[in-house]
Amino acid sequence: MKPVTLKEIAEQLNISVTTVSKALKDYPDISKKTKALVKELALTLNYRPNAFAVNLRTKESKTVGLIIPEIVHHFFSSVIKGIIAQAEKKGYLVIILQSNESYEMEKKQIQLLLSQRVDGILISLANGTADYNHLTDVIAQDKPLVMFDKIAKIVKCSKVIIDDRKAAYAATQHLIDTGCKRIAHFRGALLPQNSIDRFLGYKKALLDNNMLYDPSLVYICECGDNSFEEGKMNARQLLKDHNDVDGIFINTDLVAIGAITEFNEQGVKIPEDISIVGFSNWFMSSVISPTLTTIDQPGYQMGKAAFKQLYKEMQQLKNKEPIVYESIVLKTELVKRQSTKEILLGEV
Amino acid sequence: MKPVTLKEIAEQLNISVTTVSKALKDYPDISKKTKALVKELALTLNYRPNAFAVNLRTKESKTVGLIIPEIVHHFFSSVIKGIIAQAEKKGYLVIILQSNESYEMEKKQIQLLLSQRVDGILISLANGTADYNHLTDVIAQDKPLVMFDKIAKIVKCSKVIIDDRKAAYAATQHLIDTGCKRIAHFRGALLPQNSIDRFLGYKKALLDNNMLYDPSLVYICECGDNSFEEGKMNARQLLKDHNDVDGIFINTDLVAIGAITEFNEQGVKIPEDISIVGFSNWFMSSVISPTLTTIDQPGYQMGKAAFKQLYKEMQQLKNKEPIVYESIVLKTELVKRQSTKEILLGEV
DNA sequence: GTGGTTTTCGAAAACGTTTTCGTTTACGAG
DNA sequence: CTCGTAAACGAAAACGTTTTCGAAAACCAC
Repeated sequence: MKPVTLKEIAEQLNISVTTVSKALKDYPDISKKTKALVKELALTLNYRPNAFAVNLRTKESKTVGLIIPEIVHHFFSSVIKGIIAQAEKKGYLVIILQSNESYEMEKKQIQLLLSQRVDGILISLANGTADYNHLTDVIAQDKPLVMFDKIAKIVKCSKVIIDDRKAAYAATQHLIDTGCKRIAHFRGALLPQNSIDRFLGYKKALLDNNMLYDPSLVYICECGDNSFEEGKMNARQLLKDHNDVDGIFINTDLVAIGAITEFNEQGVKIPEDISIVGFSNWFMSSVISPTLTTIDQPGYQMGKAAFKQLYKEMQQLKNKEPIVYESIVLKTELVKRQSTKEILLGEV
Repeated sequence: MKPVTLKEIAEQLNISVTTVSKALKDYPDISKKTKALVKELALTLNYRPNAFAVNLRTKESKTVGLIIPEIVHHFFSSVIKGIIAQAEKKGYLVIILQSNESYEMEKKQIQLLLSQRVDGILISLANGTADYNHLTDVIAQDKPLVMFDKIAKIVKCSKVIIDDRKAAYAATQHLIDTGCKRIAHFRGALLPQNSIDRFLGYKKALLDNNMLYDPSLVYICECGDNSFEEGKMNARQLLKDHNDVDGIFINTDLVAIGAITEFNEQGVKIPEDISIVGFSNWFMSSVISPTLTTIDQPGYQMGKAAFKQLYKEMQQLKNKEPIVYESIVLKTELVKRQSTKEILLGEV
């Protein structure tokens, strides 16, 4: 059972392929009668245009590529969902690739997407990515590229992000407002922009409040997988190193949950002994005990916004307009829960 | 900067397109010298074959479609990861569509994938899907189709599943072995095969142990979203209806976690007052307090196995061999944690 | 009946490959 | 020098569309 082609329809109706094609696309120079005939037969034969042929002609694939560091991840899977939902609305399909936080992978995958002739590419960078030639290649080919969440500031293209620095500042400020005097920070890996910005927000909040910034309170983990285990390890280390810390701002909810678990096991009371603020607002954070105060990071919204921007650029390209890059900053919000104390009114 | 074509390479070298194509594919009737020349130029020009043109000629897209009810879901995102990983190994790309548990969506998406001429389709059914014509259509077109997890037993195609019934039996048996005398079941929606099978396993375990099967202890939720809220609601209802229940086997971890939260809030002690077994082994289950005893459902493995089977069928199709359907059943495992008591030796 | 316009249709080229089947050239054997 | 063969290359068709341009047919006004 081979798929039906225009040619077969044409032969059955004794007209030309051209006429069939035009009839299906409602060209004005085809009579109503012929159109009706063609459309009816196309329907009964269940005709579907061959996407390859269409793409070859029109040079449009109606397909975009998405490269993401990790799929099994609440935030990223929310982003994926947002992207797919928005793409579907506009009639686009999404090819998803996972870089596994590897720069080499990322490079290969970009090449793969380019040779697939996708109309545009959405990407959230791997932690290890420090060289951006593969990205500028895309832009040089006039292919729309939108980065989201884990971006490279240097690369000239549209970006959809949150203000990590501001959010981290708010998180740290909240620890201060609730009475914490000595605040540590688990920052995860060294490299990614998010880590840097969140760290800077943390630091600035301390300084703005005339508190000491102590580098030994910043825990780096070069394993770089933002894992549960990382949280446990860091928490253990913190208890050994510093017995005076009464608050921690943690880079990622998952790490925060690891820390909470470790503290629970060691009998450290949260938030009485140590207050904790996480980052991302995974679902899990509302379920763990104590529930985790955190920064809500709108993944679904980010996915939608990223595709919308990509779509806009694809349209601009089609209309031979110049592509204008935009940086879209999405709102975050502090979600107060049990892992931090009540705000002390009047004291601060 | 338009992509390089065979023609351009040919013109630069003053040879024919044919020769270029053959040289790149190492045809034996091209001299070594020419091959070297062509390959070198192709490399420096960064030539990438136009996928559309290749597909149009060869009728192979090296692309498969994946339809899944929900992306933001630990189990499903694990499956996606497994599928993508395996597909990449074999040089295939994956287009992901989300049905949102809607039958209508599912139908449309199948059509979309067919008109995109994907080489095969992987699908996990929406809860609402009860009519399978869209699936038999795919098979009738000789397009390989593999169903996983949420399947329709009636449809003749390959399937990758776990033995829900056996796993549910094991879960229930574990409650019995740890001393539970009156065991309830939260089964979620009525329709999907998984729910049915898990229910049957629960029931059989009761009967095999000479325990009463009481339909009023089976909680159905037609909201069908397997949600946290569903778990809370059911738990609340259970406390009202039956004060003698001392164990619950719950269809899904997320619902179980909802129930645990509700019980925690109401001061019901787990496992002393009520023991709970969930299903899926989400990461969250190892983190909630008390940690949740559950059935481990190997999502990543399932994804890999599903793509492998699809790949096998695509090869069979290519080689004009008959396609042989297989039903692959993956192993599950009971993960014992704090939400159930220790096994009473010698008592049962 | 003529000229012009409108309506309706089709031929053909193009998109970039792959592959079949010739054709040309070179070469060695007789 | 001729013939046969092998090596190296190319012309052309095909995949299924879309779109440009021209042609035929039909209609209208005079």
